Amino acid sequence: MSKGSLTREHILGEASALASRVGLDGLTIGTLADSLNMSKSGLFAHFRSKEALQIQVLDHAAERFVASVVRPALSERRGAARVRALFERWLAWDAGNQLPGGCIFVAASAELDDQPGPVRDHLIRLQQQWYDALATTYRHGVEAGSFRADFSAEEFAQDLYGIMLAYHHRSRLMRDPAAAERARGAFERLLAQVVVPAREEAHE
Amino acid sequence: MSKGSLTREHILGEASALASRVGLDGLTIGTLADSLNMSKSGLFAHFRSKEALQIQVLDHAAERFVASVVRPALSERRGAARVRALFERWLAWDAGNQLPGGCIFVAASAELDDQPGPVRDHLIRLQQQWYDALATTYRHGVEAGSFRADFSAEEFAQDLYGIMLAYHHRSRLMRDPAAAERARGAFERLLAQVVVPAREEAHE
DNA sequence: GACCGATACGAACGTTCGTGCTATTGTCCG
DNA sequence: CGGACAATAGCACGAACGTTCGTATCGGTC
Repeated sequence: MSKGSLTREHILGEASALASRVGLDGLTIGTLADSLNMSKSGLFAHFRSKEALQIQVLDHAAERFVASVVRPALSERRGAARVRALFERWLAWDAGNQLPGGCIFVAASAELDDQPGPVRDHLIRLQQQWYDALATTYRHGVEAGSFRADFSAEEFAQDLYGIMLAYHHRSRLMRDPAAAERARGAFERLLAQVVVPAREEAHE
Repeated sequence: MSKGSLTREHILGEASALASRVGLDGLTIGTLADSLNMSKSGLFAHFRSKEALQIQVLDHAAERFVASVVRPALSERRGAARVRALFERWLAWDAGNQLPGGCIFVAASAELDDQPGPVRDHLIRLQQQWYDALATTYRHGVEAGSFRADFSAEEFAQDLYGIMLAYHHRSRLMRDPAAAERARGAFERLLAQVVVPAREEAHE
């Protein structure tokens, strides 16, 4: 990998950390350059526009997300185990120290939801992929016989997302130490509603 | 009411509408003044600092929220009816046209969750009040015999908040027209988990 | 009719924003 | 060892930021 690509990666790492705290718009080329001991123009040359930087920050974070949340969970068996792995890694991602401001997609979603443009379009695409992945995971659980077929996969995905968002809110903003435990409780109750009862499972 | 207070109200109305779209930080004195056909300095004199403006915007929105969501729901009977009223009015508040960018507290929460200062402190206070109000509403339902006593009121509040946040996300950012119906479904399932079974209710 | 506080204005402050140029440094291949 | 090209820095730009200042226009009080 060339030197340029290396520093670009380095920049994107710091940029996503910064953006998780101050938002994609609050992320500023000047402060980003300072915190990397680079010149504004030297950094800027890598992206040629702030918009391009923002989009690449999103992509960078998405790759990290897939690598540390999605991919590891795929090695679990379909059904409750895989969903539980997804959920726990999702929690850890939000609370992790890579992104000091918590999940950057939560911040970006609230920030961009009414500001049309390429960045918003890109975010929507990434978020829809994740939402679809959640729904697909549920459907695979149905195929495996562990989840009820008479429950909407999209409903499941939206509910799961809500548990996560509420955790983020109570934990990040309100600094409520009980947020994680409540989120786990909500998750287990959601799971209990969608897993097929044990006796019916035995029939198949 | 003096003329000054009148224009101040007028300013805060426009300011909260603007902030719901671009955030409390994206809210700019220049553009706010322009959209009100005022001069920057004339507007600024009402608040003497941007921080003061932001805090007053939050208070202004909180008053509206109490008036259009909380207060009307208090006329419903304790228990499921009141909670349902709260939820439905909450949904309507987020989708309403007063705040074109959706609930300003959702936006501000994600924006300020890692930016210490008086504005964040103020937001936390307001959000905690709302969270406590939700928990209290649940406890009143328990006292009235409609809700289970062996369920945490805080858990209920966090879950409800999650349903709302997921609705906001899918509806605002993703423009998913099915978001509201899914949110109602999630709400009814949550309710079904916490209301005391009919036969036990009859016993008391 | 003179004074006054409240309200609003235009102009300007210093700073930071994103974005161009131009030059200099560094790296790698022949 | 030298020449090509990628990578970074220096500097400047116009615009926008929050904020301050001096001033003009009021309605109301002595």
